[in-house]
Amino acid sequence: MSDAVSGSDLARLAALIGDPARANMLLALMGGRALTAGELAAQAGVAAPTASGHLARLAEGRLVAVERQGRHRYYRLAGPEVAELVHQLMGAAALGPRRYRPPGPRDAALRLARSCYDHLAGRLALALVDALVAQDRLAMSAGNFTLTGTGRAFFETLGVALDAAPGTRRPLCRACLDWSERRPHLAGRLGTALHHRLIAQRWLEPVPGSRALRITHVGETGLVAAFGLPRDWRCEEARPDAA
Amino acid sequence: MSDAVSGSDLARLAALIGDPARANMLLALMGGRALTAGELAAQAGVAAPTASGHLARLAEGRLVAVERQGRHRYYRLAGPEVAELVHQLMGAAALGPRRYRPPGPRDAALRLARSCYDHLAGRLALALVDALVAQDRLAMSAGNFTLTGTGRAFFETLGVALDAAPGTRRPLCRACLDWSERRPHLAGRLGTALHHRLIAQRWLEPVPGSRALRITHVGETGLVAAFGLPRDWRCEEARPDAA
DNA sequence: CTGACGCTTCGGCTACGGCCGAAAGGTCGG
DNA sequence: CCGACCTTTCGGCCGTAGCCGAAGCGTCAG
Repeated sequence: MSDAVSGSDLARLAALIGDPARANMLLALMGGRALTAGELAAQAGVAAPTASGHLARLAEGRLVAVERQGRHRYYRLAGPEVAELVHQLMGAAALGPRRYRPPGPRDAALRLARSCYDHLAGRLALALVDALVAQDRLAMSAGNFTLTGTGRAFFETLGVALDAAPGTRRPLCRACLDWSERRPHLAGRLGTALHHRLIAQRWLEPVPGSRALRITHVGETGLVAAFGLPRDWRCEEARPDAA
Repeated sequence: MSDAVSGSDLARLAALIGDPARANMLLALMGGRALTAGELAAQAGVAAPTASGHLARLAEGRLVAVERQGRHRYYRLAGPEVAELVHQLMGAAALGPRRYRPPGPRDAALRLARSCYDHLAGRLALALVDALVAQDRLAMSAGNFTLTGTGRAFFETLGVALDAAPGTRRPLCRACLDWSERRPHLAGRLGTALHHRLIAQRWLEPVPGSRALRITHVGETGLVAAFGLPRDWRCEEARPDAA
């Protein structure tokens, strides 16, 4: 009551996400790219009219934004807050009822490197974090990352923009739990800027129709050289049982 | 899909929260205290059998935990993760469709000081944060708090336990948006420890049947002295239009 | 101008989920 | 040991929301 948000407000928002078709659409949009209504209908496994209704409701609830382009309508997540929200829900969903699906050799490319709305995820993201921490460019403490002084200089020479637009509440560093690897990787403004930079200089390139990111040939060597990745960074995590 | 969480998992969780009766129950439990099934039924505005069904589903979804005590059954949130999740949803719900209810003179006690699951909220929480930042015991940067060296010493002399149980992922400091005041206050392990400490030494005491916290007489002077609160900390935020 | 295509609106069907009253466990008090 | 109380289970009612086919707009291509 005295709180600005009532139970029915909370319920309305959660119910909006709480339909399988809509949830699948949001998940599909978590790749960060805008998709057409048709693509989203296919992703959600429903007919076009059904999808249209769902998308209208998502737009009315400000979870997605729409942009007309010719005879297509491109839908995308309304902003980073929405991506974060969905992400947190996914984390909680993975924890709750024991549904820890073992890694599973589903799509190796996705597990290696993918975009998570606006930043990197997958083993590459974890290897980068590990290397940054090892070289004291990033500090990891109690579930949060912080950028060190040397780290700041490092990213600036790399051409990664660090300054926030004035009035930005979004933190520079955020830890984002990697579902496939179960360890935190780097999100926040720095995560976004790094993601953009690596794509802009074509070390990574998006794979059409997927959230996976391909590591280009120059990227291969560039990443290892610039970040000091270990030679075996592509391997699965060192597992105690593998000894 | 290759991610550990599928759309239907996400939907199942969100739909669980997405019912008005269940949402109201979760909200009522955000105070941090365990409530009986009957109390929750009243809070949600449904009959006992209906509430029982909802609670069973919440428990099965691991959002609440139940504890039998005589002929009562006490329900509480399953953990800090759940509180955080609900909190984030409330933040998003407040933002989305413009439903910014002006502060409203609803319950002055709640706006002054209340518990937010396991930490403090309300004007007191904000005044504490402001004072801690002003005295360089807490640093605020880009939406996150960090504890300074002097701050660490300060809290230790205050008797606030800072060390984490081994293997804890929960961050020491987290910013938690205060709905009634629209500014971040202190959550995380430090927020919890501070909350406990202030209640343990009876500077604050819970108001039965409410999330409000009463400031005791010794607390009144103790808080101002220990934290260096300004004399007018109880006043509403300095508003530009008040000049 | 006309046909193809993408998307939305409309109308009707169906089913799932919330709701309650009645009755059945348990648990405590006299 | 019996009655009062809290909670859950059961059974049936009802409304809402999801779903699709058909038809209606807008846009692009030839």
